[in-house]
Amino acid sequence: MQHRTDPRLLDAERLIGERLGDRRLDFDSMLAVSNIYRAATAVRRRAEKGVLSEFGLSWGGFTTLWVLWVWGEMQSADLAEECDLSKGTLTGVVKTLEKRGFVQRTAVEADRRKVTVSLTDAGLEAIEQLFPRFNLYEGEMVGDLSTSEKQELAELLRRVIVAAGSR
Amino acid sequence: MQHRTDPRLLDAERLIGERLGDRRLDFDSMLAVSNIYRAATAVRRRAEKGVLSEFGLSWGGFTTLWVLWVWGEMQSADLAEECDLSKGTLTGVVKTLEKRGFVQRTAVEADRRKVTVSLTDAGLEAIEQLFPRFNLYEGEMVGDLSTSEKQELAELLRRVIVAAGSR
DNA sequence: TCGATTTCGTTTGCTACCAAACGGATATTA
DNA sequence: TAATATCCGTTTGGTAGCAAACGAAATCGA
Repeated sequence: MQHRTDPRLLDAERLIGERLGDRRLDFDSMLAVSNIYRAATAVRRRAEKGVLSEFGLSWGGFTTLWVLWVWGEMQSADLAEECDLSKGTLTGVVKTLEKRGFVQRTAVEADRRKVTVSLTDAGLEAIEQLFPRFNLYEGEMVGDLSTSEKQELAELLRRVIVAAGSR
Repeated sequence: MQHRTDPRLLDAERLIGERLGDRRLDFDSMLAVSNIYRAATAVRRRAEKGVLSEFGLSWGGFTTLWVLWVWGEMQSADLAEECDLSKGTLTGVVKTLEKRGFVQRTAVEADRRKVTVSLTDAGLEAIEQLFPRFNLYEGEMVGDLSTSEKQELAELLRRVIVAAGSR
């Protein structure tokens, strides 16, 4: 192992092996999956306590703003899909973002069941200020990895996403 | 790229690059971090809809049961730490597990502020039935990866966890 | 054209999650 | 030993998240 790591993590892993003894167990898969989850939690918490808290945004709120910035005004269902949220959850997130004045809803005349969501001026300003700082945080979170390791990590995860099936 | 992946994922990534144009942007870090989050979400959802739903357990509930199984009876604060949950959240999770009859609380005589949590017989039976099936699911979720790739993934994530700081 | 079906976003009811406030119990210190 | 501080788990108030039920609107069939 050519890089320093927190030795406590490996200790815990070894201990688990001892406790489970001779049970048949796919240890490699277990560690890969549980580390995905722990890493995601750590990364989300750090982002929410750091950059995002200054704008009163949750991870989901930031994602929504980001998607609207990149893709522009979107219909509600597409936005939920792109943010990887259920439509019910998106209603709540958009409601919160509306309260903060970052997004607005617009009824669609052609089909009055539909609603589009778009950034307000304040929302545009927020995401333009926020994104560079968020991207710096992202860099810190994977700062211990080389460029090729980051790419390798992203690629391995891409395959997990496909295997798990995002829906 | 020697493995098949969902081409839609890479398309979306390419699109983002186009939309952001010439903004300075750490693309590799962004993809690594966002894929960590998406993979965790996908993996959690699939587990909760599959194995865990049969026992009426959330991811957090399963984790708690698992930790109690491996470590045995624990004091509430240590359990929260080990499950990577705030103590307030743990109170709620344990409450739910109590309702299901899987765990029990015990007051500590020596220090009456403290409470220990342990598996009931039903809880022991549940986790012993559940774990092998959960482990199979874990295997499926990373089934597209070779053993050394799983280990590589776990190791890269371990370094992210340390860099992000789990608290 | 009008009843049935489908398709929207929202609402509802639930669990999960956090930070911060709380209140009881233990430690500390004057 | 009495006042103070600290340490526990719980509660509170908020957002987030899902599935399923819902109501309004559009579409389809006959």
